[in-house]
Amino acid sequence: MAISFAEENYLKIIFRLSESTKEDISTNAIAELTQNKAASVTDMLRKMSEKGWVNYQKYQGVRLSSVGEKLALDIVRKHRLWEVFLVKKMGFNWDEVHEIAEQLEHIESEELIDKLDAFLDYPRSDPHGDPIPNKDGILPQLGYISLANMPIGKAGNLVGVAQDSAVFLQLLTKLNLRLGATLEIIEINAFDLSVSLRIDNNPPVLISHEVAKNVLVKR
Amino acid sequence: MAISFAEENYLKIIFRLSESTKEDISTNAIAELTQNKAASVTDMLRKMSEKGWVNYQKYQGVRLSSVGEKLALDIVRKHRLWEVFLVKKMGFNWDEVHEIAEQLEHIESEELIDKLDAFLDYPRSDPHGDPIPNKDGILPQLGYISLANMPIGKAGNLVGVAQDSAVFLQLLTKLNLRLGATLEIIEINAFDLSVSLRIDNNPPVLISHEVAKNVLVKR
DNA sequence: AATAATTTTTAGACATGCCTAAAAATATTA
DNA sequence: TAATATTTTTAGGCATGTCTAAAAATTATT
Repeated sequence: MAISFAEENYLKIIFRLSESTKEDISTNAIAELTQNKAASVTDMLRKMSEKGWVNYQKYQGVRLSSVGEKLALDIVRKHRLWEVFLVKKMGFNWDEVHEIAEQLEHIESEELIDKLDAFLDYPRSDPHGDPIPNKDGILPQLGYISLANMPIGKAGNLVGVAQDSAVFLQLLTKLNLRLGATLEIIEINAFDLSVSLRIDNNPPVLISHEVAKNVLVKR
Repeated sequence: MAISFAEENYLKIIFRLSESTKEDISTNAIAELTQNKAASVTDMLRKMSEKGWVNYQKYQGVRLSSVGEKLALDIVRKHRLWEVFLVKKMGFNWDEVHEIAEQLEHIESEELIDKLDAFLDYPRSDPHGDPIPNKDGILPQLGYISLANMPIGKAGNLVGVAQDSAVFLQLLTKLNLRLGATLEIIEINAFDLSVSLRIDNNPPVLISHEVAKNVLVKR
């Protein structure tokens, strides 16, 4: 029996949350991203656990099983390829594509995705700089990640940006975010995902999630 | 509140059935195309009637209201544009695209469809020759007739098909009946109405009345 | 370590969209 | 036109995926 729309969303969201932490993922964290209530999440986790997609212990949070991770990587692959399509071929701005890709990622046709991949010239990363898994679920090593995905407490160096609009680059300059700067995330505020960031051992400053997403870091 | 996946399918199928008849559409006809049971169809028709999308009288069949027709035209527009995309840009054969387009037609983004339309150079018909409604739901007049109605001895070109089941399209491929082929009816056999047909100046071949009816020709 | 606060789960409900079986309406045929 | 066949509807159920309210478990605080 095929995987449902809702199940795909849960898998993708658990995967995303797992990218930025080694801890088990909490029911509440999933509830926030899926926009469901915690009770609904518990329900779904139980079902997904029965299907063997996640390892789930009551009250202890959840992790993807290897089966679940492969399923999630498939969805992430589709999402990111469609984002490239929307930006490169359809002329959307990179900040307009997420919602549409959320829908397109559920289209079921391996052949279509392979052809899309070829049509786009086998991109290794999406318009936000996130790596695109290949058919086998292998994430290419890009040598950088988005600052927004860097684990709290680990330091890295600014090696690039995921867009180069003038206003964005001007803001980086104002914030003292220069190529090569050493960056460490102090905390992420759940409310707006804004990031408290230490730059080169200076006192932390606050930057928006929007900025963090567009800063590329090498660890 | 947004229109659901299932509702969109019913609208589209009622529209398709309405294209080929002026009669009211029967519950059973819809059940066959949606692959649901008649009881389920009755249920949905009652709901859609409450929403004002169809005019429905118990036991008397159903027709789209003007609101429903506009909704259906939107879906058909999306379906056909995606089919063009799949064939022209992704390299699928015309008999492979229906199922994928069935999924893509439910993607919700007017902006995406407008950009897709432009990207494809504002096509007037899909790979099966069916007209593509414009943004306002207007169907372009393509000027074709069924091959079964073409006079003996006059040549025309294959511009479309009147149904797009996979088995039918596969048969056309087998018969060498391709979009654009030049067709001339040599004779019609009174016994079974089968048609002796010349395709692109090759020796005549025999096709059934059933096939001829479903082939669209422009003179 | 006891209490309070928070997180998570359970229990019970509900909408959607489907089903089967039986009843009712309509259509066909003898 | 009465009996029969077919189509359509009603009634009652079920799975999915969500919800609220209350209970239970865990975590934090004093």
